[in-house]
Amino acid sequence: MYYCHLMRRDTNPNFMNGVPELLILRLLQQQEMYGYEIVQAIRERTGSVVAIGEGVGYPVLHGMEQDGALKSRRKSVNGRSRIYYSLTKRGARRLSDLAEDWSKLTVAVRMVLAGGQYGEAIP
Amino acid sequence: MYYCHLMRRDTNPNFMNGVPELLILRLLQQQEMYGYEIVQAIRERTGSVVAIGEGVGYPVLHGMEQDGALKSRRKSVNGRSRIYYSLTKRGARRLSDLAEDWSKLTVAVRMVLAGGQYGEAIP
DNA sequence: AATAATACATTGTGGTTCGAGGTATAGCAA
DNA sequence: TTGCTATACCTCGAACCACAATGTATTATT
Repeated sequence: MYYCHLMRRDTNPNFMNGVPELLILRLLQQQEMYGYEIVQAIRERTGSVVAIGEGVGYPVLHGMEQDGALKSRRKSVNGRSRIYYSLTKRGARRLSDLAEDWSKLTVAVRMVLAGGQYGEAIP
Repeated sequence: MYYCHLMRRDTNPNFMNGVPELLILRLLQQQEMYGYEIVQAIRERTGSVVAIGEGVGYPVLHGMEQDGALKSRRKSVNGRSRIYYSLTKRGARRLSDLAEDWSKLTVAVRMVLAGGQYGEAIP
């Protein structure tokens, strides 16, 4: 088996830790969705800047359901079996926590990138 | 050996992948610094929102030096031996790449959080 | 009949953060 | 002296997570 170590990872930038979970929670807050749909929605809404694969999406969904952040129900549409997910109260709480963490982090990073100190006015 | 599995990770939010590298590169672009100083500077400038440990900082510095993004020189100050790092041309390139990735990602995430589509006007 | 799109899923790998240690010097206070 | 704190370097193992590759099966299209 040969691996190409020079192959560029032209998929997602290296800052993706936690981002799939955050985005999925946000989408499910707006409406009930199923896994395959979620993955595509993220690709579309971010202009392919964020393009998570199904190998990322499904484990995240399963994990969040096990944590009680999501609940699911089977539904047959056009003879296709889909698993629709929606937020629980705990999931909503998780979303607001993550969104706040994300917000704080981006402010903090922007400050360093701008060369200022946290708390200063944004130029 | 006992591990406390209930201990909360109240340090950094879960979005830290790649952030240490980005911040370190940016600080070193402004001025020559040494490892211990960098770790503290990040803590201060981000108001402890980002608080990377030395166990993160040093490996990142070593890795970037091996990649040719940083160069180092020893310096004795007050009888203390410090290793000062500064950016190479490759490091500057790496910084601008990462900064652009970060920028794109934050825009994309903000779009999903706001419920819009990439490319729409920001409300 | 063959291919693409839909829809679910698992597995192995690699990279990265993180905490917990370890070493050593300098400065200060009890 | 003794101890403590701050400085300054470092390593290691565990845990986590995104990612690609791969697999299965059904429906729609060509």
